[in-house]
Amino acid sequence: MEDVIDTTRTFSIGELASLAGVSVHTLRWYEAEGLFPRDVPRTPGGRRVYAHDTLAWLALLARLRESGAPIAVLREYAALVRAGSGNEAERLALLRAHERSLDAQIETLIACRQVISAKADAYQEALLARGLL
Amino acid sequence: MEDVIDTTRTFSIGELASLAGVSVHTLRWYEAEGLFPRDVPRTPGGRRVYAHDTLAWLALLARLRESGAPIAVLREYAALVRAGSGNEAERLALLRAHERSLDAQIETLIACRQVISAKADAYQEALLARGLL
DNA sequence: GTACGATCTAGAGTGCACTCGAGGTCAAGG
DNA sequence: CCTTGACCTCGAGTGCACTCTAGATCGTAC
Repeated sequence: MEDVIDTTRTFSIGELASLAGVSVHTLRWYEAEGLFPRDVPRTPGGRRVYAHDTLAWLALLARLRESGAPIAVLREYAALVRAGSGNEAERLALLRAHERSLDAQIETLIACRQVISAKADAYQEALLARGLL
Repeated sequence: MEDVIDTTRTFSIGELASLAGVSVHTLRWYEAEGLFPRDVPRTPGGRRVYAHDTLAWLALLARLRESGAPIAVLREYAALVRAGSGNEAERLALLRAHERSLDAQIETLIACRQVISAKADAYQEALLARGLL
């Protein structure tokens, strides 16, 4: 088995968009918002050329977004990575803070689930009792 | 111990807002959006008078909102309740559907948490190894 | 050399869920 | 009475995160 991942492979914006599951508009907008850890290089003609690892970066951003991190937090994290090594403690703090926010969200959802399930259970039992289910 | 809840108690919009933890603007807007299960009665002077159980209704709406239900779903549920008894099966279906959405959200968040924790752990170990923590 | 699909920029538009403001009315205290 | 604070309606404004448009350019394939 050899390494099947070609780390020198680059992507056009269209390829990256379809691989990452976002629109090309979104990629350009993310760039304008400072969400990339380094400047996106261009061809002589001006087209964007994305490095292979951009895909992993976008996957991380997607996880952060999915879990409720606002764009400002992504920007902050990108800025830390862009600034280079030496700020790992800050990156860690940011990630841990989001981890705690995630824990809070999960607890909230579990509490909501309990209330809603209880309500549903009540309807279900009433329907069963009346032979309507 | 006697019943300490006065179910005949009514609320002004300001009272209800502070008890329910929303703004008076939001209560009026919810009403305009059809999120109440019955028309809100008014004083001769035109002020809204909320029944005691409106508080419980708002608590349920809050849980639905917190767990990502769009206003359209709240409106749909309110419409079913407004329509009176006979559609309990539909109410049940709506609640169960939201319950499933909630389960999906919780799973998504748990997956995100894993990715973010792993990333944080990597930073933490690197910092520890360099004696910076 | 030309067709055509992907890409470029700048900026406007969208959807959601509020949130606020203007201008006026109501009602309890003094 | 009169003041004052809570309330009324209607409509405009806000913040977020995209999403789309217009009009131009690039680059590969005939």
